[in-house]
Amino acid sequence: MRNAEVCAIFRQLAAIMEILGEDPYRIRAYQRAVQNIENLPEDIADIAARGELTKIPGIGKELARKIEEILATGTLQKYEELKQKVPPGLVDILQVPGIGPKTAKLLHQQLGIKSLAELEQLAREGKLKGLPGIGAKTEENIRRGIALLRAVEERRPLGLVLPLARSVVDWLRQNTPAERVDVAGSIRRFKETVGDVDILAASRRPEAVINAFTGMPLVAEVLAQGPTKASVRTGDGLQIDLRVVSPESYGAALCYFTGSKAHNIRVRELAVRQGLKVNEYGVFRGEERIAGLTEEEVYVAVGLPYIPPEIREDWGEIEAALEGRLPELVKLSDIKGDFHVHSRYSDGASTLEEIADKARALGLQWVAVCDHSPSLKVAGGLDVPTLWKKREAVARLNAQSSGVKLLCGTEVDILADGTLDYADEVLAQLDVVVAAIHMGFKQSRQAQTQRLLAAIRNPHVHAIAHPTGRLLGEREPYELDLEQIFAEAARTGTWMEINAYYKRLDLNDVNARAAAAQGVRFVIGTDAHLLEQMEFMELGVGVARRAWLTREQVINTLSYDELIERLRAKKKGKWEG
DNA sequence: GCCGTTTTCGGCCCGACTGTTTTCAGTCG
Repeated sequence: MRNAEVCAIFRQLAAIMEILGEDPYRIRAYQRAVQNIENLPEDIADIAARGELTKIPGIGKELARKIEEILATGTLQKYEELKQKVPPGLVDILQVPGIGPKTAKLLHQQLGIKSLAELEQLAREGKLKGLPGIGAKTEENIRRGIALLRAVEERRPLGLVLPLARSVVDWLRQNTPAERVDVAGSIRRFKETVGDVDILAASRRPEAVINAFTGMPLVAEVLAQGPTKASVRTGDGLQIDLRVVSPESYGAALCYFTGSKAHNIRVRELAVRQGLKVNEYGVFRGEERIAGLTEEEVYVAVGLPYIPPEIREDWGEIEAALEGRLPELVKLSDIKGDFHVHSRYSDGASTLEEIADKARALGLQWVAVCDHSPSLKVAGGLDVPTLWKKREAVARLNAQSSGVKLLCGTEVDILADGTLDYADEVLAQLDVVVAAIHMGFKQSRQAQTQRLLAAIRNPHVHAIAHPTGRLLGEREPYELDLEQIFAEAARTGTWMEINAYYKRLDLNDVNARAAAAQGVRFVIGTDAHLLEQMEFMELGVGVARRAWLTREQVINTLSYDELIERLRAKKKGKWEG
């Protein structure tokens, strides 16, 4: 994939153009191109080879030419030229909160600052204040901004932030005169990582809500506070923004504050063309507010059906909505089972009984208990005799209980040569087989792809667990030809897992969408090793929704009886997906 | 630089908060 290469150059180029003070609309064109290219599920080189670059939204004749130049030469003439005009380190200081292109240019021209390090030194020495528009406070903010940049520059996994965000919402509901409070921003869109927490409230007494918010016990620092808007930071450095609007504007504000920014811009452009104006207070024709109470109202007013938050990314949802072909997304309440849970038989903490009880509490009908295979010694992989004991225990439990059904499964290791860690005769006697790579991450792209293809072709394998192996913030995905993998999975009717464990979310949204486009079907597994981790199912559903999946594409929506039928069909080689 | 059932030229989303300003530019989301 050379998409990242193209994006890196366009992104740098846009930053340089900002500092040089070039046409902001031209700059936005580059930034929009980056956003669209970043989320392409396929290699931009392939699209270029087909001559279809201008089919990408935001890519016209000129940008298509520039992309081709980058693909051919590895760089861009225009970029090389503009790079000469701006010191390379100067672009970095745009990352400091509070410093934009104007300030960066000023700092460079007045003080000769060329890098983040130089900025940090002069800020510490107190040499910034006195510049036009920069006083003692701005200087202090820059000092702290740099420190912050160093400390918490990474986004955090959604699964870690979501509970905190919900607890803040609950606190505001209980302790302020807010009529409504909701999480908005990227969390509401279920984006896999979170930069900051955005919360929206409706109230007739906004200042009371704001004051209570900035006085919450977990607030370590108030970053900004106005009558309707405030930002705070928690002790561990997480930023939380709150915006308060009046109740009649709540729907419009929810749209505005949920984003994505790119989606909002598209909606507003659509409104402008109809002589309307959309802001966080409503949809307006002239002075008259024609919508705003609910999100549905806002979308209808601009001529769109309601668009679910998870797909508000400007990844084609506006076009789909206009053409009446938005998918009916799979919902958490559609989910009838968990496809991947570990028990005490391997490295899980829970007994089969406890897993069944937890599943019942979650409203599930079935759970596939998939423990590790012998090669994964660190995780207590089961030898075959133990596997048979587990199978008997599962059968006993199912016979006793009329409620939740357990399936005896395995997460069998795909060995370095692509063979599986149990013999086919063993796999044939299990209810569920998910296969996964847990070692040998560093193989070549071709070898790794062949390894996974071999597992996909084994008729006993129902699904591939965490197909790319990435761990958020910890490990990059393996080198893989995903296009080939998805094509083979579709051909053989092998399902791809959306692993819902908060650090994995693998497949991710973009890859799952690409797989779906090839006809692949999916299982969602929490990979829970503790009972409470079975609650990660909603993260997996979030990924599925972001990938535009419907319930028909997700195996977890099948009842126990339907599932058993599908599993058997797969083993008989009836590859019907 | 992109884009078009009001346009192939002339538009391009919109408002809050901060700091330094004495009416607003810069930044952010």
